[in-house]
Amino acid sequence: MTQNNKSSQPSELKDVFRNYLHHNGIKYTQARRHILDIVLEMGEHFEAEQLLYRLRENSISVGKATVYRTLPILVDCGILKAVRFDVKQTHYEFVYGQDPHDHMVCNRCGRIVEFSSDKVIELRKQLASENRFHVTGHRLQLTGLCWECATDCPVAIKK
Amino acid sequence: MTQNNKSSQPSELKDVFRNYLHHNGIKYTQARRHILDIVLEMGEHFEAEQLLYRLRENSISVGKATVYRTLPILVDCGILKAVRFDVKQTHYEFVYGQDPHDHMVCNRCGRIVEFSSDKVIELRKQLASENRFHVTGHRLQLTGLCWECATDCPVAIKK
DNA sequence: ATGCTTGCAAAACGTTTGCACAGGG
DNA sequence: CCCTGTGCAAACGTTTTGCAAGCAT
Repeated sequence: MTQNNKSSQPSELKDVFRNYLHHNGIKYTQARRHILDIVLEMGEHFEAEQLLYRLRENSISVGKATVYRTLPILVDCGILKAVRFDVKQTHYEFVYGQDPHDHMVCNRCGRIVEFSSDKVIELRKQLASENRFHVTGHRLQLTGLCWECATDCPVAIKK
Repeated sequence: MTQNNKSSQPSELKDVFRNYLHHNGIKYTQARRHILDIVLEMGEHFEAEQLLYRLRENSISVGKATVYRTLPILVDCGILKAVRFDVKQTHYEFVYGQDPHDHMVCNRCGRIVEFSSDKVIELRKQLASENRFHVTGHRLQLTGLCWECATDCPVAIKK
C-alpha cells in the first residue's frame, strides 16, 4: 500500500525534493539524490543506521555524516517525519502524501491498528486554547489488546 | 501540590520501595535509600544527570553508574515513570499516587506543560469501541510553542 | 559467608562537528 | 569561480558495562 504509493510517484518526490532544495539555496548533489533513492526503498519506518547499511548494500558510497545531515532536510521538506519513540535512536517515517494517523498497539500480539487523527486534532485544538499553548503537532499511541487477543485471553486484560 | 503529595507521604513511599526490593530479592542499600530521598526532593520532571548533581549538592557520594542502575528500579516499582520526549536524554517523572496527565513540549524553550488526561481517556474510549480494541493505556505528547515563545517570536510559529 | 551492589574508569552508543578537499551553481 | 557539500575521523553527551572491592542478608 505505502510501497505502492512511494513507487508510483518516485519522480514526483524527486521533484518535491529538488524544488525544496532549490528554493532554499541548497545544492541538489549526487549524495542527496542517492539518499532519497534509497529512502524510497526503505520500509515505512527506519533508522539512520539502517539507511546507511542499505546504501552500502547497493554499493553507494555516502558518508555517515552526510546521511545524518540529509535526513533533517528530508524531514523539513515533508517527505519524512522524525519520530522518537521509547528507544534512543531517532526513527524516520515516510509521510509524503499520507493521511495523518495514529496507532494502537496490541501488548500481546504486537498488532498495530491505525486510526485517523481527526478527533485527536480536534481535541488538541481544545487543549491548546485551555492551556495557552500553540500546538503544531502531536504523537498519540494507544496500548492495550486487539479484539482477538482480548477474547482469546481475558486474563491478559489485567495488564 | 505535587511537592505536598510527595513530602506528605515519604514514609509510605519508602515502604513501597523497600517492599518492592524485598519481594524481588534486591537489597535495600544505603545508596538506593539516598537516591530515593533525593528523588523525592526533585521537581516533577528530571534527568539522571540532574539527580546526580543534587546528590553531589547534598554531599551524598553515589556513583553515576548507581544512579543509572537505580532509576529503572524506581520505574518498575511504580514510583517513577520514564518519559522520552523529543530530546536525547530520558526524563523521569514522579507518578506514584498522581493523577494521569499528558504533556505539551515547547519546541523553542523546551518547557513542559502538563495537562489532565481526562479528555484523552474519554476520546480513547470512543476510539476503542470504533476500532474494536481494548485500550488500557496511552501516551500523548503535544508539540508546539508555549505562550511566551509564541508571543516572543511569532516567526517561529511558521515552523 | 555469600553473592548482590558499588564506584571507578573505560566502552558503547547514536549523533555532531572540524577540517581539507571535491563538486555543484 | 566561488561557496556549499562531502568524507573522514575525532569529539560529543548520555548511558552501559567490566571489574575489584564493599556491604547487606
